[in-house]
Amino acid sequence: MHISQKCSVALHCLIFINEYSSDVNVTSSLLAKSTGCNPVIIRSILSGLRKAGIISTQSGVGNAQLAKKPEDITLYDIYNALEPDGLRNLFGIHASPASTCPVGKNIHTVLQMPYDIIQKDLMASLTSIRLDSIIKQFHDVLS
Amino acid sequence: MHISQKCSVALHCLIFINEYSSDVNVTSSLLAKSTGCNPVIIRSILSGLRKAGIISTQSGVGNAQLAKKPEDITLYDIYNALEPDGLRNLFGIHASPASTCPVGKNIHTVLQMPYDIIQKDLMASLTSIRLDSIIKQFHDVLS
DNA sequence: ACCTCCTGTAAATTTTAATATTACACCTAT
DNA sequence: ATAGGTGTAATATTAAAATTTACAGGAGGT
Repeated sequence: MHISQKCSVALHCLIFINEYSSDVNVTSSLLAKSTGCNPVIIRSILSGLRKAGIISTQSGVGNAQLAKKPEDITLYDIYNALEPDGLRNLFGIHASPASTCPVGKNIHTVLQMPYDIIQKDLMASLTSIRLDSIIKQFHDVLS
Repeated sequence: MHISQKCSVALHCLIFINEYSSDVNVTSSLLAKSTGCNPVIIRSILSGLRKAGIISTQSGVGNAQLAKKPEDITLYDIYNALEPDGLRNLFGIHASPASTCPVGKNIHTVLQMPYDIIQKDLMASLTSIRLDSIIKQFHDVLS
């Protein structure tokens, strides 16, 4: 099990943008170098963040900027921008249980209750973390 | 992102065992039919559950039984039996950020704080759900 | 003692999802 | 016009999950 690394790369990009976008033109190839990922991956991540209103970019120019204050950006916002309804499919479920068995017939319905709870809790947990605290952590580590 | 379907299959098996093990000899091929999975998958799941002390099985016979009361089995116990330190690697992290960049150099350390929090919260959430409530849910759906 | 059905694993294969690459039309500043 | 960038689709590569095949051994019936 794993959550794709998009989220980590996005946080990397957001920290980078927050730190340096006032000094240099932040482009996807610059972020690609810093993260070690492919520029196309970066562009698709930036595209998701842009559509979610988290950053702004200038077509043909680059110049990525935060579109919100770091304290108004939650980890959930970021995660959701990259994997819409990723939480809905948190747990894999076996697709073809026997419909002739009482358990098999109802397992999907039964699992919904516990999985909904987990999903809701995880969403709250992700929402509780904001970009500003991660940026603060970055400054702490630097010094 | 996804958590492998092992967890769902395990819950299916545990409900099945709880309901029917007093009446029939629950074997891996019976569970394979009910879940729609391969018997080998079932055996590897049962093997994990057995090592975690959640069920007992008889080599060469089958006869899977719950080894604990359903109220003493949490979803975390089950998850952990199947994917030891799955939570530790919840989030994928890009492997080769540029060490020449202040962000790239420290990103792993910085991400540890938020990811630890999420992991801890998720663990608590998984622990809060016990097998008895899922079995109750099954009975509710049946009637 | 032997046969049958089962377990428990290992190893190889298939399938599926994630990541990377290639390609290209279009934007913008110089 | 051109150089360097974006945005996105399509394809390939890689890595992980799930299945299948294979086989040595346990337990119980006859």
